[in-house]
Amino acid sequence: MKNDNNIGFKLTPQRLAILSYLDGNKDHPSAEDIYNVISRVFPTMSFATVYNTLDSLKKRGGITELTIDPDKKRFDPNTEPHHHLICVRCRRIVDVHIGFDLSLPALHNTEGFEITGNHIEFYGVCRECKKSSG
Amino acid sequence: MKNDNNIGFKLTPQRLAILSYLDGNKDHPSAEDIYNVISRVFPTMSFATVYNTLDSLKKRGGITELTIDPDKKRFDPNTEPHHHLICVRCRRIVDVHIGFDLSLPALHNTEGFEITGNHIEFYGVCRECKKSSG
DNA sequence: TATTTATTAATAATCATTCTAATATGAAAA
DNA sequence: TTTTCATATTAGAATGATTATTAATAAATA
Repeated sequence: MKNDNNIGFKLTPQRLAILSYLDGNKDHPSAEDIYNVISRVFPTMSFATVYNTLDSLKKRGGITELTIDPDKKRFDPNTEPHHHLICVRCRRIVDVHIGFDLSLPALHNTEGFEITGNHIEFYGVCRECKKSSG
Repeated sequence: MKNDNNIGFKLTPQRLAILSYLDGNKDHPSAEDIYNVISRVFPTMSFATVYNTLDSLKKRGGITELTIDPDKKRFDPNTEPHHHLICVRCRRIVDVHIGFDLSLPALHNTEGFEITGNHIEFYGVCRECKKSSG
């Protein structure tokens, strides 16, 4: 019997560590965040492994890549459709679990696009950043 | 009399070229797109000038920086609030000029964030990409 | 004109991400 | 058990976008 539960994804120790770090994580970590944490446990862990694993997970639908942070890609293990709120100062991201009606009027011109999904970015200032600047 | 109409922004030939390229542009160009076009007219134009000008315009509220493209920043000279639709294959971006009610229920937990704005990203496949892949 | 200020250009530096090549691992086959 | 084979990992180089630095230039002001 294979060690990947026949899902075409080998559960190596490094991957298990990344998966366990991501599981239930609500911080929307970057590749660097993940590397920093996991490399404490696996000091020889390489950045490439983090990116490779994230890429595999993304292709398998296990995580979502967020483009909301202008500086770097952020990853969300929660693949339920939901939206996000980002602090424009410190880049903290929190979930917004509210459904909105984002259907486009049938006659609206989308220039031939076939729409497959959507995502709302809310911008704001978080509690901590509000405190530290009046 | 200054040549910047007293707005603290010198209208140099390079800047005028960038401004005129951006004016009414609906392609949501990247810095590279802009550089490629303007440097034909100003062969000595540097990338730094493009970035500096975009940065000044952004700070002055003349353009909006979009984070919707995972690969690079895109710029939109239309600063009226609106949303966007991106082709997940070729990264073409088109405007969505529809207003949506994105108000959050008063009692919704935003973890102390003060919300200042929002933006909807619609994902899809454009006409050309649909054609070239069935 | 002299001085200051801002802008540009060239280039170096940085940072996130991707690629490459060599090695290692582990499951299946012999 | 050994071999095979596909896949994963590593280290480091390469890439690409962006930012920073600096010197030269041009414009504005005194």
